[in-house]
Amino acid sequence: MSMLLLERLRSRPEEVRDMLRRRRLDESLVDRFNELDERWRAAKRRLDEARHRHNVVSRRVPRAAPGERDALIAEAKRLNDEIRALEEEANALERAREEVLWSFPNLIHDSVPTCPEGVDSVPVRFGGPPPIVYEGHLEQFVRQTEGFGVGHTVVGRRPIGHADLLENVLKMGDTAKAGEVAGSRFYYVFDDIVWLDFALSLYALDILTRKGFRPVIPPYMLKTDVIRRVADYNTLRDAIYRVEGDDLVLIGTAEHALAAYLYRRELLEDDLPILLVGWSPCFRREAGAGSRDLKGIFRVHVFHKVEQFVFSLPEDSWRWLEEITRNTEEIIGGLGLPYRVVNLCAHDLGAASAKTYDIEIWMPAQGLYREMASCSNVLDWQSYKLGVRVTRKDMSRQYVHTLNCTGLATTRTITAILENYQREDGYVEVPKALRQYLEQFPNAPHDYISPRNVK
RNA sequence: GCCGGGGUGGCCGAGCGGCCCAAGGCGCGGGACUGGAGAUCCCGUCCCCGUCAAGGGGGCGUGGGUUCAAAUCCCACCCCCGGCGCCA
Repeated sequence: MSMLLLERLRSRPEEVRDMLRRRRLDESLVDRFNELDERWRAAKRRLDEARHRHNVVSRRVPRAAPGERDALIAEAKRLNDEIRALEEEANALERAREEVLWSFPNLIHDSVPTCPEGVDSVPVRFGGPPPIVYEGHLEQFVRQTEGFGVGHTVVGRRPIGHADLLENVLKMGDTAKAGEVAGSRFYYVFDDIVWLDFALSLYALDILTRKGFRPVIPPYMLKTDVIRRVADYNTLRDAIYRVEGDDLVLIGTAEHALAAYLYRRELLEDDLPILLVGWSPCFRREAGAGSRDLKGIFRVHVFHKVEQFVFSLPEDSWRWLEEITRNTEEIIGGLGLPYRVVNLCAHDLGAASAKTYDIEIWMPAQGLYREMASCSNVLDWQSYKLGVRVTRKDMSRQYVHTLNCTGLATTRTITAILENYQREDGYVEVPKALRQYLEQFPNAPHDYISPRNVK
């Protein structure tokens, strides 16, 4: 829910209906809201009028003659009963109205495609080095790069999947034992993989702090009342871990904790933009993922991520979306990984997002571009619920816009490095950009990650 | 966890049952003055309903309660500061 949307609902409800249609959601939400909104406003007017009458009577009491006094108090008491009844009605309507309002997804930008069944995103551009394509994947590679003429290297041997490489060749991961003690989608990783994870975090933090982002480690848990303000809680419900005994949830992304940093804050125009780069573990139940990506560390319950977050002036947010997307491309491209940027279709957008670019890395063993980063303009959908406003130079107040963009999902990026940098002998080259973050540690990998049994 | 002190508008801060609907200051915006700036002066600056009108309602950490009337009294909870305890 956002202020922009509330205005649109009252002025041009047809556009909101159209937005819901594009998202493949129920359009009748608009009518339900408008009906409740009208009834609430009418009830509020009646309530305010009753309170006014009560105030008039009550204010006369101290100056009333003794004889008149009791009559006035009796009248005030009677009005109190009336007010109580009207309050109940107005409150119930307000709650219902609020609930419907909060269930609205964000508006959608004009540049977001509306797609036919089976299409979830539209490629925008390709970057990074030419992908390594196993000859058996050639056909699907062409399909995924159609119209862009992406240069590539065809190889006759199918690269080993990251999971197999990690556990059986490098012997630096153990998901079987993790499954036994914690459950599926958990992992133990060891040795060079640990160093790699830290190096990736430092690399991304280094680049982003140089661009003016302030590094931050946020709380890894949030109150449920707060998570409801920054996320589409109804949808995320099953994806979020709840903490037993406390009214807390584990964050699925630093985005939510970073957005909440300015909860109920009033800003001055000169305070913006506020650029944050968070590092945090992310906790996701992955309910509904079924048996997809069950092997390895691609889709897991706990992973690490560096996250860009921007609070901006409303008129600047679309420029910021491009900017932070470019930042992540620079990070991923700088690692020497082939990627593409896709524009998510309207029906695939998260409720909070008005437009999302995903950045997908080519995975040579799968023959697919897979999601590694996601960048969204949330407009005032979060800031409205959080109450993050800016007082403009002309003294008007607006809700700020928020944007988020993966800087680097380190755990998942490791899977991409393992597949893109592996050699036939099982060695995995360390991306050049990471070496300066590893060289000072004698036990960290420097040029290659060596199979455990070979070293 | 225990004891004590405290939470008021973007910020600081007065008020501690009705005398009018939160004083005053800072910051910010507009205007006057100025060749321009500064200083000074005037106006505005919490939220909601209402045609960004007239007008009305609500709001003083949160939620209850007492009262015709609560920022002001009572209860519970939350948060901050100080001391003690517990743990690392």
